[in-house]
Amino acid sequence: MVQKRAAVLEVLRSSEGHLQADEIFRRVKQYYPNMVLATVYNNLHALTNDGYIRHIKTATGADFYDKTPTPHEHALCINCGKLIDADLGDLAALLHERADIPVISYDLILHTVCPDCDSGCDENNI
Amino acid sequence: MVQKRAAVLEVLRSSEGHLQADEIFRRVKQYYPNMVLATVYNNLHALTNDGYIRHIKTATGADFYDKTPTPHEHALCINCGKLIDADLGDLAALLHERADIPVISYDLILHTVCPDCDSGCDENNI
DNA sequence: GCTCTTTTTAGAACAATTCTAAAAGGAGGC
DNA sequence: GCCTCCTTTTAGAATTGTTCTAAAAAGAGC
Repeated sequence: MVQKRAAVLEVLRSSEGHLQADEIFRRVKQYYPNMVLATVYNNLHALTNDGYIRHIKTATGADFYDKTPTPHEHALCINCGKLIDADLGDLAALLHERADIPVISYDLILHTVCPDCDSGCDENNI
Repeated sequence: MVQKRAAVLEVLRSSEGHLQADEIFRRVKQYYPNMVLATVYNNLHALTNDGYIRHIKTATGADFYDKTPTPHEHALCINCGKLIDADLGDLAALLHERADIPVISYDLILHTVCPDCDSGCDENNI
């Protein structure tokens, strides 16, 4: 594993939650100031391919990267835009069972109000 | 309802399946040769807002428009890229029930092999 | 026919990602 | 230590579907 790829992975692993490419870029740049965005994308693709991380494309165009490659669902907070994990049990099995067509895979993004935003509801009148 | 908005709706309603903006543009242009893509987008947004049609954003960046605004699921064919309808029963209720966070709404796109492509499997060795 | 609002046009802008070609870096053999 | 080959990185342009902008045109109500 080359240095900059390792740095990209390290930044992801040492962060809470899910990051977008530009945020990863910003953080890796602190260690490698000559880093370039294309390199971040190169390495994110490589890491995704190799199964170290997971790439989550949302319909709003925001792409997130997840340090946890094992299958689980995600939810986008409609208030702050953060992507958080969601537990829906073995949804894959259920979709296979209920669908009237063959299900090879699926993209699911829930929309939610995340705990941080929810706890601020009273103050913020949301 | 103005003429061009009606034309956009009519093109959608008279088409099988789900169309992308550029295809709608191509078809409406046959009746209104001075039509412009921005007008198609304007009208698709207006029709979506007014509940006449439904806008389906996929993670691959292909945006489809659906003449049926009532809730149902969709699947993208991994072979031909077509978007087809899928029946999963009342999935919304199920997601609400199973999720460990509040579910306000969700985006779901299944990946499948559509019947057209599936029936061609033998010839095409897929 | 006049005024106000909505729709349409044309074309520029946008923004995240991908591509390209060249430069740099690293590993292994000699 | 040097050479060669393959991978990684860089810099910056290109891409692409969508959105924005400002001006022109059309339509509705009076």
